[in-house]
Amino acid sequence: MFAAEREYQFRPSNVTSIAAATPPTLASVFKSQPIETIQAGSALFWERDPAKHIFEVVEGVLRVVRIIGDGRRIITGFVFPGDLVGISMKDRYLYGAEAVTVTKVRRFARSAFQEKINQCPELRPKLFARLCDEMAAAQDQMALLACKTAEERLCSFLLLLARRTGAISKSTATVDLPMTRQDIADYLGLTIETVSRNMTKLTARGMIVPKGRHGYQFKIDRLALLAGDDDADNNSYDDHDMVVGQRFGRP
Amino acid sequence: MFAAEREYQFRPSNVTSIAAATPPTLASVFKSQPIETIQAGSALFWERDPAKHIFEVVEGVLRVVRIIGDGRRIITGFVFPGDLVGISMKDRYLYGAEAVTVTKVRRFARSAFQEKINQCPELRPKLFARLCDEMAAAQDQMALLACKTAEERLCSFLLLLARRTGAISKSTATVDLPMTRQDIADYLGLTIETVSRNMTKLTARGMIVPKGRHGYQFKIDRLALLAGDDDADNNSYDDHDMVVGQRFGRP
DNA sequence: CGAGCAGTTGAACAACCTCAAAAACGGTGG
DNA sequence: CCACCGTTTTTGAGGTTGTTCAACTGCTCG
Repeated sequence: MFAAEREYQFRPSNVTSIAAATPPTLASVFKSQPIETIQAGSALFWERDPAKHIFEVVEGVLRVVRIIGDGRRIITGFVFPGDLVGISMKDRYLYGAEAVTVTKVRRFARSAFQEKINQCPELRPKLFARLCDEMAAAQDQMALLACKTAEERLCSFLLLLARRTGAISKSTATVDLPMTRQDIADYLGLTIETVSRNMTKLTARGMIVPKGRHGYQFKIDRLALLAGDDDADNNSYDDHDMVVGQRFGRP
Repeated sequence: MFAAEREYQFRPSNVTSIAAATPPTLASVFKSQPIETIQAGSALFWERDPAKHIFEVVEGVLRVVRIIGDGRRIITGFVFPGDLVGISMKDRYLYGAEAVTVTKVRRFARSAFQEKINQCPELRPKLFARLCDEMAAAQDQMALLACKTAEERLCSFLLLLARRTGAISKSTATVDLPMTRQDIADYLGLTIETVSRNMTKLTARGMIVPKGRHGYQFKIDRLALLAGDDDADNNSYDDHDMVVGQRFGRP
């Protein structure tokens, strides 16, 4: 849900004495909490459950699920390690969170979390930035759902995965698709058949190359061309405090 | 963009009676700023402009616009009086804001706004709540775009307008549609023709009744039935810092 | 080996889109 | 007040993309 704070991953080793020299990060709030394991397919919480906790994903992938009316399902996002899920001001969750793979999380009571945020002024802009990142992602997704063709949606999705979880070496990305076709379809506003057909088509055209059971490999810029939003920096890494200029012509 | 703070208007008296003298609201931050007028059709700011200011809409309607790739346009939201627009942590706006009608706004420098927020601890949860509300709205919109039929989208849209701007008297709402069909189409991920046809169809069925130039009248619950998300409370007002225990089943 | 499930493929169909033209509106200037 | 023009909206006919329904493949796990 919330964009990972990549910049904090390589935090200098520093032992947690009480709020003293520790550079406070959102992750550090959860640091002391025990790790819980969620089996693949089971839910961390359901839509409309009382929103008592906030979770940090340590490992694995969650899907964020909403059901409307007559059982139609939509996945509004996937949650990756480093992300938080369950943040809200309502007293009930607006969505469910289910494990796509076996997932490890840390739990924090919402009230305690709020207190923590209020106590540490350094934390607030970070939380705020995450909300803004998530908002930006939601707008991207709206653009995808409102405008893009099935093929463009799939390419956008693969690029998203590459950015969030993929192994990238010199403009070639290798991604794993742990979620089912149904999950992908519900995320992209398509049917499983359309997802399947377009994956086949992309493979046939050599735009993506299957690697192993659920893996694919592709050239980032070639797929970016097919993703629709050829806007300058939309496909590059976020310009939060980095400026990455990797952008050539063609191979 | 940000949902109006309805919840604070009718706050029950038993809750937090902290600041007696000045109840600080987000609106009060802008109170002292001069009012600027934007002509219909012109922009308050453009996508990718340096994000120097935050605006409060006092009167009128703005549309929030994004352009992807080859000129496809999407409207991610409309901004009504009481809402804020332009909030972000990036240094450039992720979207443009254009006046649908003549619009009056108050402007506030982003840096000054941030400072204000940091100074007033009462303001922070309110800003936070707005972000969360907006996030919830974005998720609703994703569900709409991913799942709903053209007719359902239009009904949802009319209900949204009724909630935000409409005159409601005993289950009958009267709304004004100041935006063009093109705006509606770009908001709902449809074409103007589809919008037009479905409006005609709804009118023919007597589900909505034209009132004046751009106005329509309808029974809220009848339209809610057609809006797709027949979820219990989706169309009701939000239960912000109230704990409503409406939930039987069994614990 | 067979049951069960996820994924693929095919053919017919529907919803929505595209293109085109007509109609309604709103402003402007006689 | 009316005639004119540009714009927005409506209406129509035909085309496309993605859906639906159905059969088939292949994998995993008893």
